[in-house]
Amino acid sequence: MQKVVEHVGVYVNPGIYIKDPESSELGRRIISGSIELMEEIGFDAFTFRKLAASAGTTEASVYRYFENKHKLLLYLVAWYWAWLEYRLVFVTANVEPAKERLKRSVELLVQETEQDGQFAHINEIKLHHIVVAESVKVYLTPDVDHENRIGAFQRYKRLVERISDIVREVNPRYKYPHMLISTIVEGSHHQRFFARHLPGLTDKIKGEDSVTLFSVESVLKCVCQ
Amino acid sequence: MQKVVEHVGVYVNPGIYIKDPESSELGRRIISGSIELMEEIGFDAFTFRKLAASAGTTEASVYRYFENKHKLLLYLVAWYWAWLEYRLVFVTANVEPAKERLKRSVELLVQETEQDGQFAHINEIKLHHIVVAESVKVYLTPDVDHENRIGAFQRYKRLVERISDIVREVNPRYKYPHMLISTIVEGSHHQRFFARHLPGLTDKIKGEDSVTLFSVESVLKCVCQ
Amino acid sequence: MQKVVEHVGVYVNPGIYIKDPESSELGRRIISGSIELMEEIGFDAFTFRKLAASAGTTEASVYRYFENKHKLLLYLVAWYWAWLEYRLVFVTANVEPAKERLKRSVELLVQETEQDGQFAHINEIKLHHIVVAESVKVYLTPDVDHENRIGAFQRYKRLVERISDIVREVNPRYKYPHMLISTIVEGSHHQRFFARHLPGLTDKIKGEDSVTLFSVESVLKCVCQ
Amino acid sequence: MQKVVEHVGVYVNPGIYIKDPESSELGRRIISGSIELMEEIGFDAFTFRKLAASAGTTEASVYRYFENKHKLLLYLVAWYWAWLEYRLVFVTANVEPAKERLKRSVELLVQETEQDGQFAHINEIKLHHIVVAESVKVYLTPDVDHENRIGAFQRYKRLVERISDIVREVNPRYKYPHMLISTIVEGSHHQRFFARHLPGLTDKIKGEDSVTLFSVESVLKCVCQ
DNA sequence: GATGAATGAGCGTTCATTCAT
DNA sequence: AATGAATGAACGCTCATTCAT
Repeated sequence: MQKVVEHVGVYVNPGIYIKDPESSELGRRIISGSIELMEEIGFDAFTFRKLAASAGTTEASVYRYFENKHKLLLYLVAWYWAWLEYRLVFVTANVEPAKERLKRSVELLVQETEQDGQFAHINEIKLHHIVVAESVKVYLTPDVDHENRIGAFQRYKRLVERISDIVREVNPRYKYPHMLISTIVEGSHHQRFFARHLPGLTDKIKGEDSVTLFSVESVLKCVCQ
Repeated sequence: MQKVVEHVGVYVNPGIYIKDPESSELGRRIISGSIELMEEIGFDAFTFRKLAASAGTTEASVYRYFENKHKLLLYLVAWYWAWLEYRLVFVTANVEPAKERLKRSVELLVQETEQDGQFAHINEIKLHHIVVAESVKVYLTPDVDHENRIGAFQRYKRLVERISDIVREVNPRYKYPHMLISTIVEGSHHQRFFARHLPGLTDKIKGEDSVTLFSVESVLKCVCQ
Repeated sequence: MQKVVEHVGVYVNPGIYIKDPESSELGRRIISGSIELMEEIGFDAFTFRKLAASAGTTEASVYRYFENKHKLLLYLVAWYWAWLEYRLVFVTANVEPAKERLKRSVELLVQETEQDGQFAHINEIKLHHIVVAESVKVYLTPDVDHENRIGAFQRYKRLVERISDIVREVNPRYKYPHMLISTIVEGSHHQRFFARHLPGLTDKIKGEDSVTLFSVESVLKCVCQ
Repeated sequence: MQKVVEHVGVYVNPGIYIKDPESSELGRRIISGSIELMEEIGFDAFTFRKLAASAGTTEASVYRYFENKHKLLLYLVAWYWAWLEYRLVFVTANVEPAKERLKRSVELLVQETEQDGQFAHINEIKLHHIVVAESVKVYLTPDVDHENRIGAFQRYKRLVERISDIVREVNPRYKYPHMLISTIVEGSHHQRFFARHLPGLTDKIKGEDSVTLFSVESVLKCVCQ
């Protein structure tokens, strides 16, 4: 059992970074500084110069850890997927039937993020904001194909795969499990963003969370015909 | 009848540009040049300097039309929504019942784009690629709220509103029409992109288009319970 | 008598402008707009683009009147000297003895400026601010010598000359009349500026104006030994 | 005694620069290059690009030392005041009576500048030309008040203060010591400039220096009634 | 004579990155 | 391993100016 958990431990593909930021005090400061700063000013205005200033280090030192700011975003997002998968494994462990596991998985994807005390240098709530607002920029790039080849999106794909497996267990004849799950993920990001900034593109219902289209019932309806 | 069509003519909110690019030969060259260049190198690498070179003009002249490259992307995307709405009106005019109108609307949102001979300086296929790959960058910005206030997303919101009206006609009790339509729009972009670059996040079925999750039948199933 | 007055009429050397701004409604609007704008943002930030916008015309039209913004400043300052000389002639006409004429002259140079109703398109108070803050920029230039040759500083030099004549009448043996008068002029500008912005460089005495060093008595003391 | 000298060492307020140009070889090259170039082409035509070229470095490197060209001029002028004060302290040390100290101070303010071998990277003669022709631009700016607050004119004010103290020692009842000294300073600049470029505004007497109005005798006459 | 459109040139700034310590 | 200093390259933008109408 422990092995499985370890297997999904919250770590990211080594190809993304030059030196593992978890391996040093400075590295962790770079990560927590990045989350603070990027959440505040957005990815486009974010630069290594500003990061260095806010993390109390130098540009040159940041370059020891990440090749460029894109790779750093890649890292943050990958960490987020790894963390989600990690929680997914716990939340679905030993749960039967598959329908219940699917229910819990979808809830996890769609729910508001809460602070997780385990990772002192990471503010998960701000990280979630970054994921909502910036994660698409991670693949909407001329270099997607290359970055895909070096495993940059592995954690995202594995998470989708894992839940797709549950979908197929619930209904082996359902034809679009990956499409469904990735749509839930991306869709819930968009709808959260719309609810906050472009309410005309969503439906805000008093007392309901902003991503109800992707509620468990709706999803089960899709999967089970 | 003519009036309605005029009302949805393919024009964009004047707040987006400084000088209407449709109003001059150079303006149209800037637009067609932008589409060519941005499709090729992506929005992030796109600069006014490169645009000027490729459109055979100068940066200063481009600045007569658009304040910055973000506003120019805003224009392209708004033009696309205006064009979609324009076609929507034609395709649904005089069609009954509402279910059939909804069917045609969803098909329009989801289908592959074809060249439209009416607008000589616009390559709609390349423009669609830009919309798929870059349109989210138009609102995933620290300035969304401000740009929303100046009407930058008006055309998108109006298109969603128009189809939501049809949804409500089909089923007045359906609670999430806007969310459904904006999810179809954004989701079909993502799935198209995934199909091309990250197939692990979608389900490619031989002979089917890549956005079948949003097929007419699925959508009708959602709307009609 | 009338002739003398005409001779010192408030006009500036034609070499400074391309087309006389007094000769047209637009020309006068350019002048009054310049005074407003330059007083507000300062000469360095002042551009023909901003002037055109604020005067409701175009850059190209401004170029019909002035070669560049430096020539325009030259014009404003020359107009100011012409206006001062004009008033000097009136204030000293038929006054005896020379000592009294000198007294009145110095008072004119040093006193606070008041609005003069005669020139509708010119706000003399704001123009005086411009002269205080910007007039030295008119000659502290690599092109002084050239501009001097085309008569750009004629009005200033003539004013100084005219008062120097009075000084020499008072005391024919006084060796530095021009130096004295130009020092009074420039010095009163500086002291006015210091009183407002750098009080540590001047002596602000309650109830006295800020340029008392150049008071009539001090000056007479200099001239009469 | 040594302490006093140290106290007036030739250094400028750190708020003016980003990195102290005296602290590196490149910094000193930037200063000497600035003096050469600015003396030649004037402050207005002076740009960081041209400076970088002439100093054999890059614009980016210059920006490590100074925020902009205005701050660089501020530095040069402040350095000049610091240097003057430094020499003033030497020239007046242990001199009695106060009248003699005032005499020597005024001579220092007014005399032609000579090369000082102590500061290898600074050509004091050219720097003096810059001070004569450009120093007023340092405060004739919309930002005077702000720059005054950050201490940009501290060195100038302190020099004036120091000599004003001597004036008051000579005659405690004299009311305008600061005004007198700042007028001598600015006036001698102007008269030097006029003598070279606008002789009609000064009095050039064979064998006399161009700033005789501010000669020791004249000044003493002012101070001692 | 006045205006609208277009342009050539260059400035100020910042970024990403490298080198030496 | 981390840092400080320096740099090459480019971007965004504006200015002064000209041309055609």
